[in-house]
Amino acid sequence: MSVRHALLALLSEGPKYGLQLRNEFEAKTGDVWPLNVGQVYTTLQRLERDGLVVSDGEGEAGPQKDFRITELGGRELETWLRTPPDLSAPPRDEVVMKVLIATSVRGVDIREIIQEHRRYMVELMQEWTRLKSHRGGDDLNFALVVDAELFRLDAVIRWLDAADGRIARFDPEAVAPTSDAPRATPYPLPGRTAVRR
Amino acid sequence: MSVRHALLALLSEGPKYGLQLRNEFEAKTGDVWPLNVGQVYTTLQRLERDGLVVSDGEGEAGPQKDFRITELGGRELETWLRTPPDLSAPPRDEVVMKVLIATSVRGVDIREIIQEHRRYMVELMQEWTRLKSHRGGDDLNFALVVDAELFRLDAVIRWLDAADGRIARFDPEAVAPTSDAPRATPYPLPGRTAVRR
DNA sequence: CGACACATGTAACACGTTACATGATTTG
DNA sequence: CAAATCATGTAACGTGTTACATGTGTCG
Repeated sequence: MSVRHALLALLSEGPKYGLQLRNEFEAKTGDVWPLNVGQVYTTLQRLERDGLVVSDGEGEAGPQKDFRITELGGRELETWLRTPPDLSAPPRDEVVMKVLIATSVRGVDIREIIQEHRRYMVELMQEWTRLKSHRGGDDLNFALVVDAELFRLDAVIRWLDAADGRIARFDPEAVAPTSDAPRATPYPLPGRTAVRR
Repeated sequence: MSVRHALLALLSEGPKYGLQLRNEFEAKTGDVWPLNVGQVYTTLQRLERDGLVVSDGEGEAGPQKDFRITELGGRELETWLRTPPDLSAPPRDEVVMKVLIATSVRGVDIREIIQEHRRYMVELMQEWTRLKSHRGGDDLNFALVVDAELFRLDAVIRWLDAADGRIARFDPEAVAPTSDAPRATPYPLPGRTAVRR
């Protein structure tokens, strides 16, 4: 339900056509979240069917087919922006799933799986951090998206550490006698900005 | 691609049937991640089609239709467990999307949206924390899933704060003259476990 | 028997992805 | 003109959701 409303938001600035929406979406997400065009068209069809959007007669002005947001669409957008994501069932995160599930697979050392994933997450954080320093902080949207990814990865790493600890405490026999990875994590985080108003 | 492999993992313990898989899945995720049965059956069909799983002749032992994991399935499972999630394009988080997108919707105060979502995330953390203290820490899987959710929510809150800061710095005019929410966050976190091996 | 649970399935839909087909417009 | 780019669309598939249909077995 995310792309749908993103398109509505873009259309709230004025009439636009399919490809334009794709391009502006990617621009607005710092070219970090790609969006395939096909989905734009099918989503626009559904939006039109639901009355949140209308298109010009298409026979009109040239090859491009402009869409306008309707009043209903505007209300829908407002509501969506203010509505927090659904709480009831938390998302099934893939890494979490792997750790939970790996505990019941014989022949697999969970702690090892955890450490492998941890290493990978640290690598990812480093890549994103590098990317961020390349493109300066002048691009607000890019910085925001990258920050989001960094915070997310940091949370995964912290969880992996906590999980490793819990599992060790729960089943002390399973403590792997190898390696001695330090838990103090040596990667840069998006500095906690002191905010004051 | 998560449920598919979770079922494989459960089947790696021995032959099981549809409903049983649903129940064991939910048990293994602390009854926090519900799984609808329909999906189990369709997923099993696809697994069988792909040769990762085989079913008994179905005419056999009573109403239940058992599935066994194949050798191919076993290899697939091993691979999946060790493969970190795809990096290329980070997931489109709904909250992040809302903040990015809200900046271009006239008549909407982004900072306000941010604060509303922040309040909600804090509430959610409190609810999960409460839940966690109800059911003791004796249930490992439950604790792990709840921890994951807590770390995730914490990351979202930190990002919202960072985003608020960035936006304020980027467009100082937009600083809302209202409220004075303290940034020091008064919610409990799953204690950072000292791990030593 | 009749109600309830267990158990298996199917249908319809939303959303997302990849890939392909088809025109129109621009430009070398 | 020919090739590249712009622009719109469709098809097929995977995954997930909700809802419904259909049996079978158990138990009051």
